[in-house]
Amino acid sequence: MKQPMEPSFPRPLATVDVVIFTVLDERLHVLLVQRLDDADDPFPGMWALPGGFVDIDKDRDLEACAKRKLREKTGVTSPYLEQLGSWGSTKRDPRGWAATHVYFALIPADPVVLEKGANAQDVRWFPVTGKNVVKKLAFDHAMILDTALERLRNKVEYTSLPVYLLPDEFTLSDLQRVYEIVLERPIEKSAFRTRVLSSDMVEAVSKMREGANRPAQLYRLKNPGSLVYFPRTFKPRREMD
Amino acid sequence: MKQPMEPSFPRPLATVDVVIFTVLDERLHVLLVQRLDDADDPFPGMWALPGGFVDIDKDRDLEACAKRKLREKTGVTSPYLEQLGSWGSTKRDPRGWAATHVYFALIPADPVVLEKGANAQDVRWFPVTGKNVVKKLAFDHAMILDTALERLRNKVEYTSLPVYLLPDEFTLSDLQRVYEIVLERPIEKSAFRTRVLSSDMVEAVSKMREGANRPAQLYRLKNPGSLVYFPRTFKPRREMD
DNA sequence: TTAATAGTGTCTATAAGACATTATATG
DNA sequence: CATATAATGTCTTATAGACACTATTAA
Repeated sequence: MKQPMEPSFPRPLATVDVVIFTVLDERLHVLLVQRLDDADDPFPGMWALPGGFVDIDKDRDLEACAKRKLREKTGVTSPYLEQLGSWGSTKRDPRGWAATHVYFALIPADPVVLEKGANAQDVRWFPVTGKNVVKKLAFDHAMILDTALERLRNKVEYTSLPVYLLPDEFTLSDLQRVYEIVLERPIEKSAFRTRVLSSDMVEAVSKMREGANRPAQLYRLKNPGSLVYFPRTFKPRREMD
Repeated sequence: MKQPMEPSFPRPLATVDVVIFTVLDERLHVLLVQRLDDADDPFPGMWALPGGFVDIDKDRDLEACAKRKLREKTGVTSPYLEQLGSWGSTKRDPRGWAATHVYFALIPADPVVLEKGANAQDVRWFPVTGKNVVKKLAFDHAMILDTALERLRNKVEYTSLPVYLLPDEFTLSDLQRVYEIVLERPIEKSAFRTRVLSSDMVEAVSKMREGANRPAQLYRLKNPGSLVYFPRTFKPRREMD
């Protein structure tokens, strides 16, 4: 009954994948990488979430591994990053029993310059709108992307998550816009502003956003990296599994 | 740059651990297993979360592995089970780079008969009250247990989770009691009943709980296995990381 | 001036919080 | 009857939803 731990004891493959979201052209996008067109690799030529094997020499822990993948593809070093979950089974990878640890990251689109991956893999932003998400992905990545979207949309209902899709300084209208883009429905303006301001999550900076209209107050996060939980969801959620 | 995948490529150890909660004597308890007093094993004699290596022959996937661990210790076959997360680093296991996939389970105390593990390991329920949790556990299990408690208490504020700590049939007072035990604070009765009944999560069975007082209506879940999300938390939560 | 977006105010609806009251069993 | 717990009712409070209205800039 006792599990052996000799070097020969078969261990599952261990990978880390990252679901990276940003807002581009008024739409939510996810970063995908095209797999090598190499018959030795599983799913050659297909699009997949950025990720790969845990490197037990390079990676101190799983989160460091996720940050490395993110940095390698986008150059971003301090994203909002949280764990989404892990998936492991005998069937999800043709090379054998494999488990992936999945993280999900939110980054502002602005400073990102996509880096071609190792062996010049193609890297691209794909829009995700409604249920209309890229459906054919390598491995079980389509299912994982769905789970990430569900988590994102759920959490956006009652937290300050979407600020991490914006640059450091933003107006309340910017922020409301991101909520609406992620949730794909309009949000009531005055309720939104009351919620954000009374939560004490932001502070005004002494600058205004100028334009061909009334200038808008710029704000920044009071506690960068933190999440604020609002006392209610925008619209009541109902039964789930 | 390309990661090798020859059999010799070093893979992290892969384990699954389960945080199993129940309510016993009006207090929340967690199941722990004493590690073997064998100098070959890490953390000999210490208490730990039940778990162990993924068996790539026995376990179809991670959840099946978690269910197997639960069944082996408690005999319970259909618990409430959800994934808590995964932790992997170079330091958490003296045997080398190791990643654990952690699940968390809620079971009613009633039908459980604890099974001594392989090699007659001791298995016991430990009370968890406030921050007063068993602190010295093997590996990083104390930290994992804290995370599980945090997730449980958080989720109890706005979901129907605690029903899974009760038998199939229960009264509203039973249910309120479990909420109070997990949250360690009293809940207002009429608000609680309105919330539960208007959520449509339970249905009355044609039986009453008799006692030396007014009989109480017995209820059961309408959709066993499902979770109901309430539109508000009981008490507004505030900032977190 | 107009167009455009920022920001505020008013009224209603919903569900929680506090707390009192009524209901129904046993002994 | 007393006691214990179940179940309901009333009034207040907090915040979202709908929608109207005012404010401030550039052109």
